[in-house]
Amino acid sequence: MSPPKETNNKINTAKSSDGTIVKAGPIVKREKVILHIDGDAFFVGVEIAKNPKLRGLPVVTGEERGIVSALSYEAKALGITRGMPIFRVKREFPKVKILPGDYHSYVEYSTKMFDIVRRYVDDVEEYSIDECFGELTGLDKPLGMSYRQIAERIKKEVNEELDLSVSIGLAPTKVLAKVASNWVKPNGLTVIESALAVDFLQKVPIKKIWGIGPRTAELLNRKDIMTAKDFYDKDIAWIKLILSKPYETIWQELHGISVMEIDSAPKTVYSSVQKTRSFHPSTNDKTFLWSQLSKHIEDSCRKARHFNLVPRKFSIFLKTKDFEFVTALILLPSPSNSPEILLPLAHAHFENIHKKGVLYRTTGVTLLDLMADFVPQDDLFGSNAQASKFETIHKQIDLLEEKFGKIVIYLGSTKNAIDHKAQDGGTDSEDLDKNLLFL
DNA sequence: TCTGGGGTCCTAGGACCC
DNA sequence: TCTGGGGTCCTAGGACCC
Repeated sequence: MSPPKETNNKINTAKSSDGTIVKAGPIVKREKVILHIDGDAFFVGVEIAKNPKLRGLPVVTGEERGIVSALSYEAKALGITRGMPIFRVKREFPKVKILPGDYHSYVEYSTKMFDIVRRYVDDVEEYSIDECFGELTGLDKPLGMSYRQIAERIKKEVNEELDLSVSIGLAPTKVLAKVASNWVKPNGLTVIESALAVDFLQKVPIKKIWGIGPRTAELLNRKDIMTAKDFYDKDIAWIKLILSKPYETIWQELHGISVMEIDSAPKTVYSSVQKTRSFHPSTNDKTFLWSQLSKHIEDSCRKARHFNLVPRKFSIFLKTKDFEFVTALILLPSPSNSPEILLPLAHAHFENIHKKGVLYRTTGVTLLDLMADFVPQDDLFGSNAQASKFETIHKQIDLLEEKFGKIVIYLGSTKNAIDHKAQDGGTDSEDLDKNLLFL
């Protein structure tokens, strides 16, 4: 192994591709180089790539959910924000183009974007649909490019091949790389050296740092910590005293000490799986609420089966009109991802938590303590025999559904929820009637 | 009778992310 | 901005044990 390379301390400036001047000092050899790439208004970006006529217009997505999920920069300029109700957009901004989300396309573009990054980088962590981290450390030599050049190439290829705009950050840690990719947006490329990190952090409000949410920001503000630099300037002992472990990690990362690993393993292990649905107006209709829960149980079990996971327990919850949670935790006698096993257990608890006269706005189911599926003991006389019969049936149905590319069979208790969906302009419920399985 | 110190496991709930 | 649908991790505190 060669010793760490001496670095000269000359600092030069360079122009990023969008013309912004960014300080680019020497990158110290022993430090990591982490890339963070972030799609600019990603969902809307994909819509524009699909239909270039939309370029330059105020566009939002989220029509089917009733709130804005993504918005173009033109829409933002009008004063529209994420989460704004669609009816308000229609009323106050009649010229804005409102689109339903097209999740399949988003996944497709997301995959293509990550594949471009992987042309250059082996260790890529797909952090969310529109963001990933890449470990560039040491790739400059074999690729024959500077780190900045690698980032520029990736950006150019995403721009040209996918017609998508992205912002990129390069820094010695993940947290700093997030600061960097956010620094110039859209279409930015920013490098943060640890020696220069303070210059950036001075201009970043503490609440903008990844991992510091509104609660903690407020607490810190009360202690006169307003910017990321204020936080940086505290000593670690103080952080430990006031806050919990994740914040020590953030402090170290801001100081250029990389403690968060890049996790490039594809996501196949979940510790929980959740399905929820809100509706308006809020309702007390028991049949309706139960059918919603029934559907959530079916859908969450389907997802668990897809990843070969079984829960040891699960919870059902109702959220009231006033955003109060009522939940019931249910332990399974033996782990199972067959809805027929969960449903009767859930029903008893549902009867308990559902109160007369209370209006509910959301239903939800979470499968918890997921573990890798195992073949149940061959106990022919006990409940396991029945459970494994259900598992066999579901495996067949899952295969069928994969073949048809859609959900074809539902349990009878879910019927009401399906009908309701059909009314919203979804699938034809008469088609589904044939496929209901009654127990 | 009165009482210590330490460990593990579990749960609820808070806080955060996109 | 009266608020969608997924997730993760951490901590405090109780139960139980020696």
